[in-house]
Amino acid sequence: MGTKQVSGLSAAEQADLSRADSLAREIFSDVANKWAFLIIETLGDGVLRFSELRQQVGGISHKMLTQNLRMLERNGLVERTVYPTVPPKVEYRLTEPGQGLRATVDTMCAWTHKYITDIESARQAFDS
Amino acid sequence: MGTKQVSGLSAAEQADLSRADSLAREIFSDVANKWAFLIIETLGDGVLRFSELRQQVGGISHKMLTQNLRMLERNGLVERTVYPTVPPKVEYRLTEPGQGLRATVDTMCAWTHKYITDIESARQAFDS
DNA sequence: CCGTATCCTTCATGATACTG
DNA sequence: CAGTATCATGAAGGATACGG
Repeated sequence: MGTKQVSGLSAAEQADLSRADSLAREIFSDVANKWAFLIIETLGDGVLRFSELRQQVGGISHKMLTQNLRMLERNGLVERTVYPTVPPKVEYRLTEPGQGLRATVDTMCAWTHKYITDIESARQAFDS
Repeated sequence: MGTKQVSGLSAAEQADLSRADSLAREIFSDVANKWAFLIIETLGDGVLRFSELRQQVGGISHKMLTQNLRMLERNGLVERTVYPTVPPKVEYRLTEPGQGLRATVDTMCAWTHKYITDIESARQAFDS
């Protein structure tokens, strides 16, 4: 994903590359954040209501959850279903692209688990 | 990584779990951010100086790069080598845990590539 | 129950300048 | 060249209240 020059391509192809690259960067900016990852991990392959999600993610404010869900919905990673009942009921689930990203988040969780003690000692060493 | 209760464990084990959990969350907060990912991806399996890194990441300020490198170093993901020459020369490379995380970032890059058109059209649909 | 809007506070970020 | 410190500004985030 660097902005390196690639030879053997026409100017138009170069332009396409950098357009795709800047879009990719935008997606990174959106998605590569703590709350998005935690939401995706929490949703898993299940279906959760707003309040359930908020409770299970833990430590996220009403506002942050709304913002991140809108962002994920906008990128087509989360599907939002509204039941026009009283009181309202809204369900969230991952779409197929969302599930794809979930696989990535899963590998990061596994990575965390694998290296958590290394990281902890690296921190202690650094902080002294 | 949720904060769910797990039965069949002693209080001490529960405490260990939640300690590990909160540490894992801290690591997530540190590492799951745009700049960290871009830096890790840019470093790859190579060795780069501060200024090279800054140039190749692109669009990152001096300060942000320093901050993120310190954070990554603190977590033991990046190794920093200082050559006491004049002018100074500092090289950065990924450690083994850092390489492990790089694998995750790579899968995210692949994911972005795979779904980039879906995401783009989802956005256009949403924004109208 | 869920979403949005508002206000207010805190933090993150960029620009700049200075040091080793 | 690389790092740190300072300052100023804008954005992020929390609390609250109201509307559908």
